[in-house]
Amino acid sequence: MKIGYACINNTLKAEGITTNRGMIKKTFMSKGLPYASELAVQNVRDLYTVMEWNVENGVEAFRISSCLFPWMSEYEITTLKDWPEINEILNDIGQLAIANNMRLSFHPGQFNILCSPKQQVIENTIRELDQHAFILDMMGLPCNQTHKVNIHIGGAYGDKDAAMDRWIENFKRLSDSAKKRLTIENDDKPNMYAVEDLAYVHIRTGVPIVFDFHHHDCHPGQLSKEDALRKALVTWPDGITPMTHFSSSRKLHEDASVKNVAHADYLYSQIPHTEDLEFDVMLEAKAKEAALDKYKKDYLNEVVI
DNA sequence: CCAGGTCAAGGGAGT
DNA sequence: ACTCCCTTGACCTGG
Repeated sequence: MKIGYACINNTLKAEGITTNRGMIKKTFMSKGLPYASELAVQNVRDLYTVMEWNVENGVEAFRISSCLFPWMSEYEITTLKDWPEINEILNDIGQLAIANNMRLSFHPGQFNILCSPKQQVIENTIRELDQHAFILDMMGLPCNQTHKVNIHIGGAYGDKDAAMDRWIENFKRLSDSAKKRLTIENDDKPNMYAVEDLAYVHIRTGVPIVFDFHHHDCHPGQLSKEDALRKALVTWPDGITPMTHFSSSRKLHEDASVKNVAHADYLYSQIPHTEDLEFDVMLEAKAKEAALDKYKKDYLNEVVI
């Protein structure tokens, strides 16, 4: 079981290492692509540093921030003035991941909705997902869900079946790379998509399901946790270890005043496992790499750094 | 120089 | 129809 953390390394952030540099619209409008390129190249350089830290610290899976290229839906990243350097570093990052057997992934945000009734939203989503997949391509990573681009289905619009059919139709328009890398995740809200819903999309598209334990607790649908987990795990192709998300409830363990869906800083229980099915885990905890270390100390009896 | 108001994008829930 | 929330950090301005 590989275990990883998401997007931000707080240890390095304290030293000014960040992969999140961005800008508001007004700044993008005035400074344009040259400035976007400057931010992107700094982000990519720092991502390499984070990757070195990950290797040194035995991190087995890492989610890359979707803010790596600011405003990337507005341009082709190959046209940035710093593209030659960026391209080289992206390739180095991929080599580091491959050499160390580390899984990389993206989790594009809430605005990526393939089932939207609005055409413009679909166009934006396709562009954004293709771009994410392209970055992984430029890293030289194998074109499958080992290095995935994970999203939610999106809205339900009062008719999940119709929405899923739209999702399936629009999925066909993605780039070959995006199609091969895409995964779908169960939602935490009662009227949204549980594993049993996603299973329909999987059957029609082959897209594997990322099982989020915490989301299942918030919105289990009709399946028990073990049944839902198993149903998700078997959607993954032979030879690719399924990925899952695991986190603890902030409300239950750290702050009773917040909503149940909020993530805790750390993990307060051990990741469940099955007798027969293997899977990897992306931890979603606000303390990031510190939460991963603590998890290993608390539950894996490993001595960490 | 820094604190805090504000920020591209969608959708759902509550009023 | 409208506001707030999700979830979150970082940008950027005004004091």
